[in-house]
Amino acid sequence: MKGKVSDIADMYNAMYDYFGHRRWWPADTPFEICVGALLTQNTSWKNVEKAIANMKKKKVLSLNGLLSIKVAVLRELIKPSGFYAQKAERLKIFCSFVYDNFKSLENMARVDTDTLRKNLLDVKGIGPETADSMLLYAFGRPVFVVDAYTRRLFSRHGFFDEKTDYDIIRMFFESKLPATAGLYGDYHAQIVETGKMFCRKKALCGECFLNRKKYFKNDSWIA
DNA sequence: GACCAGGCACATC
DNA sequence: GATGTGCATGGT
Repeated sequence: MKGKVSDIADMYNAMYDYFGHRRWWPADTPFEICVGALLTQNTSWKNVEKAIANMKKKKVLSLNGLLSIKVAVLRELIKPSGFYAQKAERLKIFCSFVYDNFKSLENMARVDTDTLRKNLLDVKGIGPETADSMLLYAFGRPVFVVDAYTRRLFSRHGFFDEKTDYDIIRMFFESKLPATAGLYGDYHAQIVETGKMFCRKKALCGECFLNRKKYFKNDSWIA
């Protein structure tokens, strides 16, 4: 696990300079963020937007709405987001979890972060990235979200191996940054923007602005 | 037509 | 514990 404190800060500054503040997560309500977090699993956000638009059009994008809707109907609404049978079930399971344990998302928001994270990870269909996306963006908790782009981008720059354990990477960032949800949220957003543009699975990194000598030198980031 | 997208659960070794 | 596979639509 390589990298100085300033490395991580410089990475963020370089991306922020390039993209500006990203104002994530795009959604009207915390519940919509939770739904989006489930739908975007291994799926492009463009396709998720279509599914969300369908749910809004039918006025079912709420806890009670999704609790009431028939699974077969829900499947059709979220079809554009892919894996629709599986995701319809996961949405139903998530809503039941919220209702059975807290009655509402507002009540759920009163639970402390560690407990809430453990609870979410026990829900079928919610893994570490989905849980942390909800914690950070829907509940405003300072939890760093690690996704495929984070692994790819930072491993390609030598910070850690691409298949390093999720929580090790999460704690790597959390230990080097002030525990602020606003910063974590924008940092993750910057990573995704950079990833989409310059860090796709097979893409070479030659075009990436992060490779400019101004930022990168002798295998480590310069201040 | 191949490859990929803001993962996760489950089977198998 | 590591590795492989199914899930599925839509954009490049």
